[in-house]
Amino acid sequence: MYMPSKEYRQRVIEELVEREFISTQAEIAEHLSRRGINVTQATISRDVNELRLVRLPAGNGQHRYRSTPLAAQEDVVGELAQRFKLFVRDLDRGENLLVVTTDEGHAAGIAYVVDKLDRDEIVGTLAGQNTILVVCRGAQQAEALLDEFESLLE
Amino acid sequence: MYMPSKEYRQRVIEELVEREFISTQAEIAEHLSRRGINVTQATISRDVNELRLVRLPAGNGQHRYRSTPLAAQEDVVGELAQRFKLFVRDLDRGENLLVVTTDEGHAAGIAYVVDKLDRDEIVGTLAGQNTILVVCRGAQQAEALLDEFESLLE
DNA sequence: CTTTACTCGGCATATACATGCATTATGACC
DNA sequence: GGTCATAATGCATGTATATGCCGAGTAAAG
Repeated sequence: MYMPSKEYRQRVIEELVEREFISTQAEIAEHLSRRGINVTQATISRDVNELRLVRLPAGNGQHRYRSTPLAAQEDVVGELAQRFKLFVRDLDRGENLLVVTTDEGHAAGIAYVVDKLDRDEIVGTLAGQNTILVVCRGAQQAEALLDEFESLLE
Repeated sequence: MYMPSKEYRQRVIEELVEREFISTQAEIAEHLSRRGINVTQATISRDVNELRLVRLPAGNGQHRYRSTPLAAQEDVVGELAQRFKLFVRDLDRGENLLVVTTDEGHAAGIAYVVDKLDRDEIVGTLAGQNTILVVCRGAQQAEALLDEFESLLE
């Protein structure tokens, strides 16, 4: 069965949201199907995530999907995820401290990108050879951050 | 019962989403409640809409609420809504044409903001004294636009 | 002090989006 | 071709967001 590539579909979606006023993923599916691309809302949800489209409220209860220039600014996160997967061996927490264990010699590199996140809940980082100490404002913030970091490793 | 003003709450929310990594409205509610502001998710949904915050996908299944600089760009919509409410008397459609009836003398003003929308599905506008003809690419687009405009009048 | 009009917010629910799991397609290698 | 590993997708459902309706609060008008 013929199936246009995912890449092509995503390009069409990007174009669509800029050309038309689209407010739900179901609508996107509808437009696509008019163009002969038949996928379900589930797939579009995944596309929207990958394309990092946002659903911008108009302030009056209406919404419009838009591509976002914010994406660039956020790429620190992508970078972090990449390096985490490559070099991070372990994560732990004690109170308001996160302990990140990395491959030998990589602590400084990872700490660098963590710093770049510029998160307000992070007070600072301290890197040795293969260990980073991430100091958070509080235990609560540390726990949230731990969750977040863990999800990067999956 | 003491209840911090809506305005104050919304300022706190804006600050919150920039300081912390927040991915659901429930989380916002939680943070607020720690600060003594107790409201339900429903209220936050309304706030998010009014503040025009977006839920930006990180590309890996995570989301973060952000305030958006897109808002400024989009303010044309707000302007349009305002003028529509004040000056538009009637909306109609024939095929690919939208007919907007305004208060006497206001057609040009309204047409101006419609033009500024810079929508691809609008070919152009033609304004008389109290009537604007909005020429759309097709009947389908015209219908969608009619719906959209109608919702501005509510 | 009423009445009226309006704003705000909760509750319940509708709508919309995300996702675990199973299935099928794709491609690399033998 | 057959086998394996990986990626893509649908289905069903879980989670998250939006909203209709109603009641409470407030202010202006009478």
